[in-house]
Amino acid sequence: MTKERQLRKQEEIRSIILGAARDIIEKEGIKGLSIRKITNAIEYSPAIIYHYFKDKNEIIETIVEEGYIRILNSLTVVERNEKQPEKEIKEVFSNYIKAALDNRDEYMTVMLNDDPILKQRTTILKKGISKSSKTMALLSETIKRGVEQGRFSECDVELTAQVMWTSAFGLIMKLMIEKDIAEDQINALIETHFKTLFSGIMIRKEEL
Amino acid sequence: MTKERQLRKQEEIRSIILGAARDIIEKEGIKGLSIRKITNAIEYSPAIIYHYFKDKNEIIETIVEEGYIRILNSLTVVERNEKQPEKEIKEVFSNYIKAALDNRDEYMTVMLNDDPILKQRTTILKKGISKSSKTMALLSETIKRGVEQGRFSECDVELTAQVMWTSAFGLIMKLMIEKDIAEDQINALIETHFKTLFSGIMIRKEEL
DNA sequence: CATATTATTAAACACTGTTTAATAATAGAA
DNA sequence: TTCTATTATTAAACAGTGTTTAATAATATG
Repeated sequence: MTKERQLRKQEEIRSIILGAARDIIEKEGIKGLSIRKITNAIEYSPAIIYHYFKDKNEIIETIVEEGYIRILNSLTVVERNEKQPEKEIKEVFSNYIKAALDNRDEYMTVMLNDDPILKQRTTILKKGISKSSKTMALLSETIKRGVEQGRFSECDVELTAQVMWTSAFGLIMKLMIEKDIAEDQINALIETHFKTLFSGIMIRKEEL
Repeated sequence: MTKERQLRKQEEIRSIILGAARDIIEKEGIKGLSIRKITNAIEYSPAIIYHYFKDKNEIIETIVEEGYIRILNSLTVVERNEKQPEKEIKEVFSNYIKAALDNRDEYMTVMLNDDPILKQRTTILKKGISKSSKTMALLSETIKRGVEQGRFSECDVELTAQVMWTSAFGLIMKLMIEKDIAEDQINALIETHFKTLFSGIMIRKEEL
């Protein structure tokens, strides 16, 4: 057997393990995943896992990273809207929010697990930070454009961009907690959220 | 021994168990809590727990509820600010956010644990929903007042109130994730967040 | 064919939460 | 006080968890 074929065989079993793990996570969530459940499903002994993975965390990390990358990939450049830059911004967030909702477990794990798993997942986090900061820069630019063309009021663009992120994060969390929301309802919530966010409620801004 | 004294004795041991549990949670987080850690600390056998509590969840629920109530208690009526209702709103949120940050574990558990623990914690959730909806009503009223006095622009007050909550939730989560932030920095972030939220960025609102 | 490498597992270890049945301690009644 | 009934406490086990060790089976390479 050639070395390559051997490596392919190894990769195959690795992906069989990951496949079983994905199935379990889909049905029972990340917390429902256990080494013995995986090995029962693939009819191997529990110890086999440690021949293909360092530990259980490596399995979870791998799967979480896949989902997180799907989310990051949603952060693509959207069609430029010269007249209504706010539509551009809303579309970027809308894509991101939907991708996050499609990968709940993974998003939650990346975002708020400070426990065993994500201590040294620097790789995945770096990717996230890199992509997010690029998106943030793009967002700032769009806001700046809006200000320059007199459509947006004068503001600290970086700060405004950050508040938008924070606020969108809250919306994502809210939508994730209240599960079983219909697609069109999600769209409506995103719509009104950003509408309110853009418009603000103050009339005399100079007083703030 | 009178029946009362007996009950007092029981309550005493219950609170000793809870005290030990609190210590462990403070040091190692809720996930670090274990029955055997508790019973080692109080020098009892593991089985004793089940004489004073239904199960481990009841202990966690009790402690989480304590913290959550502290957060809910922060939702008190603030001094009315007739001229600047936005200051009133910001103060309400500011209190709430700080209370949430002071009770991280509890807040996180109540908010985003759909797993074993919070399935039947209807009691605690009802309290939360009741208090939150009262606060929400108050918030709506304040916004309405602002609109009527011409300080805030015309808007769907309930919707605006909801967006504010969502957005504040995002801010809380952000602040919780990025731990080790100084008190004054937190204040600054709250300040700018609500400033941006109030002002919005659109100039021609009628176009939205 | 023999050897070296790799794959796989049985068994154990140290943890979890929880239950059962037995025992120790104490309360109230005679 | 003594006896009984109640309560408090525990030892031991069960069924889980992740992980490690050492032995074995399978395969590749010389």
